[in-house]
Amino acid sequence: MDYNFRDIEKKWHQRWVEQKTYHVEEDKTKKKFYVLNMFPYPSGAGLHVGHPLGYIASDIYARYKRLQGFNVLNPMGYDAYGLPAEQYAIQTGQHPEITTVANINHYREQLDKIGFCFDWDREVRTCDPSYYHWTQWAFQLMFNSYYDTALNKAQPIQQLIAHLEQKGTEGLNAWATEELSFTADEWKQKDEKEKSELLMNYRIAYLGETMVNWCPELGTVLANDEVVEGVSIRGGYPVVQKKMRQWCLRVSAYSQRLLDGLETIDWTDSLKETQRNWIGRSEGAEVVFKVKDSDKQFTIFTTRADTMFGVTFMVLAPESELVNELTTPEQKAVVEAYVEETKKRTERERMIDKKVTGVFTGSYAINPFTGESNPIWVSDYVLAGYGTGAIMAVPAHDSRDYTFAKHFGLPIIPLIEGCDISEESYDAKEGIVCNSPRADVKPYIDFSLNGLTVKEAIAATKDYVEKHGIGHVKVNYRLRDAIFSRQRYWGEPFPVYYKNGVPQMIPTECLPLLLPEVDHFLPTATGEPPLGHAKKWAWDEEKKLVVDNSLIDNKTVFPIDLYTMPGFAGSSAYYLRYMDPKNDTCLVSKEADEYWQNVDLYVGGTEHATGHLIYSRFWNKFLYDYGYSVKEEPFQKLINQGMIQGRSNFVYRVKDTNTFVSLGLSKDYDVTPIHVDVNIVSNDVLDIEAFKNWRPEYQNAEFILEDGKYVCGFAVEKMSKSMFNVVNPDMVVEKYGADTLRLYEMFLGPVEQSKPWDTNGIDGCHRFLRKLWNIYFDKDGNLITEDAEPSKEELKSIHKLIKKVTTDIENFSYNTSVSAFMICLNELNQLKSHNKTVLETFAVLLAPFTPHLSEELWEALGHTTTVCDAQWPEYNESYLKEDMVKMMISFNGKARFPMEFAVDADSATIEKLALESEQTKKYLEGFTVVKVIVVPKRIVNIVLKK
RNA sequence: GCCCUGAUGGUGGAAUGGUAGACACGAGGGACUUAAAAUCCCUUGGCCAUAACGGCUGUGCGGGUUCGAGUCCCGCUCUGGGCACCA
Repeated sequence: MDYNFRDIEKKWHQRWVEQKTYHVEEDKTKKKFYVLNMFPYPSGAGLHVGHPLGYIASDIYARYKRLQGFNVLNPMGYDAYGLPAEQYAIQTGQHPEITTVANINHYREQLDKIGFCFDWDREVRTCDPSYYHWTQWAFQLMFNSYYDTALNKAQPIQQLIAHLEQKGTEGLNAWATEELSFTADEWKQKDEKEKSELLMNYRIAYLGETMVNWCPELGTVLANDEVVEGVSIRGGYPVVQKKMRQWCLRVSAYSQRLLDGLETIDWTDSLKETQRNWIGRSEGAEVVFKVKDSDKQFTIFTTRADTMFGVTFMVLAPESELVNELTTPEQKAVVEAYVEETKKRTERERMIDKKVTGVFTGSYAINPFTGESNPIWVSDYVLAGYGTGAIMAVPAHDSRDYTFAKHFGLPIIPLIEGCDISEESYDAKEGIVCNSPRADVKPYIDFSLNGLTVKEAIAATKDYVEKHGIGHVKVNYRLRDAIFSRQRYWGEPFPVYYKNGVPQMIPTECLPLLLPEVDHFLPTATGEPPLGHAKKWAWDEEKKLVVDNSLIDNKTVFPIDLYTMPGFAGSSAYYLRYMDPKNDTCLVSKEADEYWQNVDLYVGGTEHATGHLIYSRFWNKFLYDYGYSVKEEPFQKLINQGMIQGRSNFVYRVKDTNTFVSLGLSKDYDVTPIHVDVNIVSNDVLDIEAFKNWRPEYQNAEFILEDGKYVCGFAVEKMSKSMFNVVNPDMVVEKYGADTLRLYEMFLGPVEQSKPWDTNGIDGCHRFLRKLWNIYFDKDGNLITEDAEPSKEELKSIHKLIKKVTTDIENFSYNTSVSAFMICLNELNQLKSHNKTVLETFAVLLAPFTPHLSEELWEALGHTTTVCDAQWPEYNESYLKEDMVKMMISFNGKARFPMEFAVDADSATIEKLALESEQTKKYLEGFTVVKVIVVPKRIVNIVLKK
C-alpha cells in the first residue's frame, strides 16, 4: 500500500482538533518556551508560499521543544486592520469587517492544511473589541505619562503637573518636544486649554504639528514606505507634504534604551545594525554663537567640535524660527522669497535635485574660538528637524558645506595637516590638527588644538566648551517620534473626545470605544476623515455613553476624535495578549506574564526592522516601566526568515494617461511601471479583458500592443500582495501533501536566506517520504518491523542522525537536517533494516518536520499517545566513533601521502600508533618530525623536515 | 556616500582551518515494460589520460598567514538589503 498522505493528513488533523493536542496552559511544573510568528495581515490574496516558510520553521522548533519536555506556547492570530480591506470597502461598499473575516477564514483553512501546532484557543484579532480595548488602554496610559529623564522611565503625568505647580520648569527632568522655561506662577495663570497645550510638550502620546505625506486622492496620510518617487505605491497618486496636527508617540524618549537593549538580545548583527542606524545616535556638542551687533544668540549642534577654527559661515534651516529673527531689513525680501520657494518643494524634491541654493540673512555670528564674524545664510540643505536647525559650516571638512562654499565663493580653511581640499572636502576623522588657531592670526582665546589628533581635539574642545559656558556636550538621536494618527476608517478609534478643543480621555471603565458604523469609507466632503460620516460619534460626559452627533451641545456632549490608529498600534503588544487572551480585566494577568515572561523565539521578516520591531520594543519598554510587562525586551531571540521571492509582472502606463504600452514599445514613451496580478498574465502576455475588470480605474484603459499582444515586463522580487505575484500553497498541499510541503520549504535552503519560489525539486522530498513509508510497511500495508536489538551499523546510523538533527534544529539549519534524514534512510535501506527501535526513533526525529506522517507511523508502531509527547532521543557518542583514521605525511609541506589507519582511541594514542606503525617508519628516515597534528577521529597529519 | 550581507557545478545548496561539491533537482546511459507512468541501477565541476590504475586544475579577483585556506587577515570587483543633505 502506498503512502496515502491525503487520508493520513485528514485523519490527524481531525484527531488533533478532537483531542485538543495543541492546547496549552500555564504549568509551573514545566519550563516554558514561547515561540512566536509575526502574525499575518489576512489579505484577500490568501496565504502565499512565502508565509509558511517562517511558520514551518518555528513550528519545527516548537514541536522539538515540546518533545524535549518544555511547555510550549505557540499561538497565532491576525493583524486584521489594514488599508487593503478599506480600499476594497471604498470600491465595493462592502464593510471591511466582512472582507476581513472572510479573509481570516480563508487563512485559517489554508493554515490548518499545513499542520501547525498552534493553540487556536489563544487566537487574537487586532480588530476585535476585546483586543483593541487594550490598544486603546495603552494609548491612554501613554497620554497620561511623561518620560522622566532622571529616572529613565515613564511616569504618571500627574507628577509632572505637580512639579510644574510647585517649581515651574525649574529642575524638571522630562523628555520634551522643545525646551520650555516658565515659573510655577506662570503655569498657574494659564487656562485649561493653554495648560493642555503645554502638557503636549511632555506627554508620551501627544498631539503635535507634523509634516506628513498627504495623498489627496486617497484622502489619507501615508507612511514613507508607502510613497515612492512622489506617488503612492497603491494607485500611483501624487503625494504632497502637509503640516497636520496629529497624535504622536514619543518614541524618541526611549532612544537610548532602545539602543542599549540591543546588547541584551539575540538578534542578527545586521538587524541590530539596521536599528542602530535608525536610532542614529550621534555624540557632539551644542555651541552658542552670539550674533554680531546684537544681544541675540543661537545654538548649533556639531559632531566635529574639533573644527571650530575652520568655520567660515553659518547656515539656518529655512523652517527655523531663527530665520525671521536674524534677517536684516535689507535682506528681508530675498530671504522671505527663498523660504516661500522651499516651502513649495517637498522634502523629496529637495533631495532628488541637489541644486545648491541659499541666501544671506544679512547677519553675522561671532565664532567664540576665533572672534571672527561669520555670515549667516539660509539654505534648505540644513534640516529643521535635526539638532537645532542651525549649523556652523566647515567647508574644508564637510562635503555639503564644501559644495555650498564653492557655489557661493565662501572661504575654505583646511584644518588637517597635509589634507588636499582642492577638489573635495576631507571628511575623515583622521589626521593631525593644524590652523587651530592659524599662525597668521592673533589668537582670540588662549586655546590651541594644533598637533592633536582629531579625536583628541574633539574631546579637548568639548571640554573647553563646557568649562567656559559656551555650550555643552550633547547626544542627538535621529529616531523621530511616531506619527500615530491615520485618516482612515478601518483601525482602532482614539478613545478621545474634545471639550472646547481640549482633548479628554474617555474613562478607562468605558473602554473599548467601539468603531462606529459609517455609510461611506472615503473622507467627507469637508475633508474630514471617514469617521466624520459616523452619525453616532459624540460622547456624553454625564451618561458616559457614545451618543448621536446631533446631541452635541459642547456642555455635556462632545465630539469624538475622528482619526484612527495606524497598523503598528495593534501589533505592538500582541505577544503579551497571547499569554492571557481572554482576560477582560487587564491586558495580561500578572501570573500569566510572570510565567511566560517574553518571547524566546520570534520568527518574521526583516522588513519590519525599522517599523514593528522598533515600535514593539518601545511599547513593551513603556509597559515595563509601569510593571505591566516583566521583561524589558519583548523578543529574546529573533530569526529572520528569508523572503520567498516571486516573479512579478508589470504593465507600463504612459504618464498622466490611462494608456498602457507593451514592454517592447515602452522605451518610446514616458511610462510608469505598475505591478499587475500574475494571475491575469500568462507567459508574460496580459489578459486585457481580465485587466480591465481587475480594477475600476482600468475599466476604460487603452492599450498599445505589439504583434497584437500586450507583453508585460517581469522581475524577481518579494512575493507580496502589493506586487501581485502571490503563489498559494494549497496546490502544493493538494498534489503532494502538507508534510512534503513542510519538508520541501525547509529543504529549499537556509531559513534566513531569500530565494525565488521554484517547485523543481519538490519531487525529491515527496519521494523520500514514499521511500520512508516503504521501510515501515510492505505492499499490503502490513507493518514489517523487527523487534531485535539494533545492530552496530543501525545504531551508528541512527545516532548520527539524532546528533545531526538535534544540532541542526538548535541552529535552524533545517535544510541539512532534511539531507541527513535522506542519508540515514538510504543507509537503513542498504542494511535492509526494519528494526523497530530504530524506526521508532526515526519517527520521533521526523515528527517536528512531518507531523502527520510521524503520528501515523507512531500509531502503527503500537503507541496510543500522540507522537508530540514522545521523548526526544539523546545520542550516544560511543556509537559514532569512526574506526578509520586517515593519515597524511607532509615533507617540508610539499608531498602528502594519504593512507588509512585503523584505530579506536584518543588523540594521544592515535599519535603514538601513527608514529610507530610500520607504514610510517619508512617515511620517517632521514627526516625530523616537526609536528604531529591529530584531528580527532578524522586525520593524522605528520609534518616532516630534512 | 555610509552601514550590513553574500559570491562554491547546469540549478537549489553541503563543508568545527583538515579528502571541496554532502543531499536534492536537472541531464545522460541502462534495467523492468508491448508502450507509457512509476520504480531501481550507473555516470555527472573542468581538463587530460585509459585496457586499467590515474594525473592536473578548481570555491568572484590579487596578495598574505599556515604543514594545510571555500573558511582567517589585507586590498579590490560585483550581488542583495538598510540608511541617506542627520552637521
